[in-house]
Amino acid sequence: MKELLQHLKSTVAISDQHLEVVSAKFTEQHFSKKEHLLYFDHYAKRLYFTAKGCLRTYAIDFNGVEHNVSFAVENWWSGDLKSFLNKESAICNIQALEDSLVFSINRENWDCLVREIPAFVSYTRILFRNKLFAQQDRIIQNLSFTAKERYHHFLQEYPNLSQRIPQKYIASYLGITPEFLSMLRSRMKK
Amino acid sequence: MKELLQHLKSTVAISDQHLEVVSAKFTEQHFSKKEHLLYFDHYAKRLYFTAKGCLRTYAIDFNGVEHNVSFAVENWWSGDLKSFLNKESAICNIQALEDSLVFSINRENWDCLVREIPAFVSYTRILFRNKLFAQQDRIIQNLSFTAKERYHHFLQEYPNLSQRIPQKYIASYLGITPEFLSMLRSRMKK
DNA sequence: GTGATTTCTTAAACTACCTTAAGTATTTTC
DNA sequence: GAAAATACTTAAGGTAGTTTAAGAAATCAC
Repeated sequence: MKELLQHLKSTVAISDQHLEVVSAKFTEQHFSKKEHLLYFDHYAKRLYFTAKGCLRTYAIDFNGVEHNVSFAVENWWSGDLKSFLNKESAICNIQALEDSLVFSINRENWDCLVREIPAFVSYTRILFRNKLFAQQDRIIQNLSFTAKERYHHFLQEYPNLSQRIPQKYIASYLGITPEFLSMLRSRMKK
Repeated sequence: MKELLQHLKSTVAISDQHLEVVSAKFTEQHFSKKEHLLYFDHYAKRLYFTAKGCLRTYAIDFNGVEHNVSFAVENWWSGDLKSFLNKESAICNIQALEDSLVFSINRENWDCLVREIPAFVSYTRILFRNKLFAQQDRIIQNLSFTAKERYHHFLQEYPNLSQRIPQKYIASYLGITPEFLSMLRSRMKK
């Protein structure tokens, strides 16, 4: 569990005792490549912290087309927050893109930490805020930029991700077809 | 200030004494149509609660094109959160689309309420969370839907907004040109 | 209330991106 | 290590949405 505790410590001030309490509330889970952690329309019973590996979160539209919403490599969180916090059915699916080690927490334990560990509340507030800011940026970028510009921006912002993730998922994240991304890339080389 | 206090009361449980404390920290401001509340690149010194009127929040891209990020009518908040909370320079502009009455708060008073009024913290947490959920939905919609579908969804979700806001701003919010929105509308009638 | 400004509409030419399809490269499976 | 499945590329034809431009309608300013 050291990756998660390390991430907590690097984000907020927290005592070793409290770290132990946190640690006890999480479950270590292994997922094989292509395995699903969450299915659309089910309840999101857990949130996931990726210690090793890579996850993708995606939605499926009315035509059955998948749209990648986000990726999570080491030290990133995944989960359908709205489903988890409001106990609604999920709009997203989560799938492992590599064999992955994650630490997950259920709602009961989450509420317990929120009640008992002020530093955990601070931690989640920072996480949620950063997510809010990142989403705001992404909305503005989607309105402002062409596909080519969005791809360049993605490469700059997540240089390591583009090595690990199949191109077709990156295309989906950018809102374009894999064929068009492939063409953009071949045009970039010239 | 009754609109703001009413909104607080309808969102969280809060005592009348605490409501008075909150009330004292906000400033009533009037803005004329077309007046700016915040300019890009300045610090967002205040957040704004719209009591009467309508505001738009927009970003300007490298080509000088404006992109509407959000609208705020009665009982909605506006502000560049990242700039306000992190004391960075703003990436958004905010402008009144009608003569508007807003209640605004600066960072100092905000911090004071966060320190002293637990119900205010709950209130802001709910606001931020709802914003997070709404942004997530919007990102998925932008990936999944065509312009026509996004327009229909906008009409359904904000039926009153479409009456008040010039079409060109709605087009910008949807990520299309006003000319194309006009064409979509004329095709819809047939 | 009239002129000036802004917003909306229409339409033709254009471009970014999609669809389909077929071929190649890569990875997975046993 | 060969067969099968998956991922990537290329290219032709198609469509959604843009650009430009001009006119009509609505709103603003005095």
